[in-house]
Amino acid sequence: MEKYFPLLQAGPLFTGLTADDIKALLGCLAAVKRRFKKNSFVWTDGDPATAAGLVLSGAVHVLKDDFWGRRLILSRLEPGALFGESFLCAGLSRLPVSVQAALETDILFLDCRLILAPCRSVCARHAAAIRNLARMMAEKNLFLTRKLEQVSRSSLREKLMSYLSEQARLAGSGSFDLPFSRQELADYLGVDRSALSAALSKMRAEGLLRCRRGHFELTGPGLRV
Amino acid sequence: MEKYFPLLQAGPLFTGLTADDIKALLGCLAAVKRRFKKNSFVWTDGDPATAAGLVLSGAVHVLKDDFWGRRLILSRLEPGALFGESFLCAGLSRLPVSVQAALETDILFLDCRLILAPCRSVCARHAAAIRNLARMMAEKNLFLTRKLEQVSRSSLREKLMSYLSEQARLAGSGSFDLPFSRQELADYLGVDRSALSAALSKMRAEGLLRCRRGHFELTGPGLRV
DNA sequence: GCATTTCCGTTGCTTTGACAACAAACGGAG
DNA sequence: CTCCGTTTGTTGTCAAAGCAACGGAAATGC
Repeated sequence: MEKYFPLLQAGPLFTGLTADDIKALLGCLAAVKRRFKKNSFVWTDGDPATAAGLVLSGAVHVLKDDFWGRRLILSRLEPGALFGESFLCAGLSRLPVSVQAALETDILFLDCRLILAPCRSVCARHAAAIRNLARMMAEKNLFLTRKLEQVSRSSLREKLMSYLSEQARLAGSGSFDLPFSRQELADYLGVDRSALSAALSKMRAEGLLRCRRGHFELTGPGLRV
Repeated sequence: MEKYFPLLQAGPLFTGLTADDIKALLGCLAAVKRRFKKNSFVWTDGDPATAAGLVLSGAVHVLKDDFWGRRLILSRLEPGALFGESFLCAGLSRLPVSVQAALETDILFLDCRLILAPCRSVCARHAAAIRNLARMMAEKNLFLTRKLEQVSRSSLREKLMSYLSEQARLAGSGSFDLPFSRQELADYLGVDRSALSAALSKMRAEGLLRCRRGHFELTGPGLRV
């Protein structure tokens, strides 16, 4: 477990805490580590909500399937990210989403309700953890608000362009790799896969970008960083 | 100001606190009350982020316009609700949305960053307020997640039906009143107004519902509560 | 190195819904 | 009551995108 301490200290949940603090907190939060194979489910929609998960390595997709089998990927979480904390803090008894490992993934489960519980001891640590947790939820809120704007408004092409621009911005370059397959990207944007492929082809024909599999290079004006 | 204490105590931000606690906290949080006329803007997209707002009376719409003038209503907030806290807690310097008064509205502005700041005094009050704030952000997260699911996936008709079902569930009855005009409802669901009207007419013709202006009665199977 | 499976692009068909323009109904002010 | 601005419903057109089916390319497994 200790080998993850640098990651934890660098990650958003434990910033400002020493290794000793983290050790103590992990005990308080009933932390358990588990490994998941690629494509295995960490949670399934409807499972009882008993813990939040912190991604230690690999990546997961938070998703929801409807009963026609159409899949919506709400977000992809990389190491350091936390999931499920909102459901727990809001007092839900059952999870409203599924979580699937996109790669071989290590998850640290913690009962973050205990962060919010009135602290009986080690007040200073708890106080820092609470602030960190609140900030993480605030940032997740921002993410959801942005995605909601994108998804509710734009046509397929606009969704795609705003997503790609965002990725370029994050990568700091017009050349970057996506973590999604075409099908996953379509599920993430809430569009049809073949329509997505067609839109990409069209944009390629217009000289806006080059792409091959997961590698993209934005070349058009306005898409540059 | 005192006349609002019952509302504040009942609302989610100050639950579990006494009137004296609230009084002290309001001082700490640099609280200021302002009144807004119907349709006036509380905030405009791009304003500096300096405070969060608590709806005391009336209602507001959190919205975003794109430069074609298409409007997206992200949420409608009734008395007791808080807005802008996520932007503040996440450290944004400028607001990414506008907020408009849907009615004559009283807003209490507070700098909720001070809730998260390491408490120098009155620790017990701060601790309760932090927990309340965290829970509110968690619940807002849930709301955004649900709306994201609805909006990203469904056709206009599915969006409408899931929205109406939700409203019926909240009202505890198949008969309820919507706070939105048709145009506002269209902006909230991210669809065209005339297409929305057409969908309503079709559902009416199929006997799924009756509606007149803002009053709705769901009669179809599966839409009952 | 071959076979199988998954992934991706393409095409044609069909439905949906955005958009615009208009008409009817409503509500408030005078 | 009448006038007028606003809201809502209706219709028609057209582009966008969902859907299904297919074929080739790439990746994976044996």
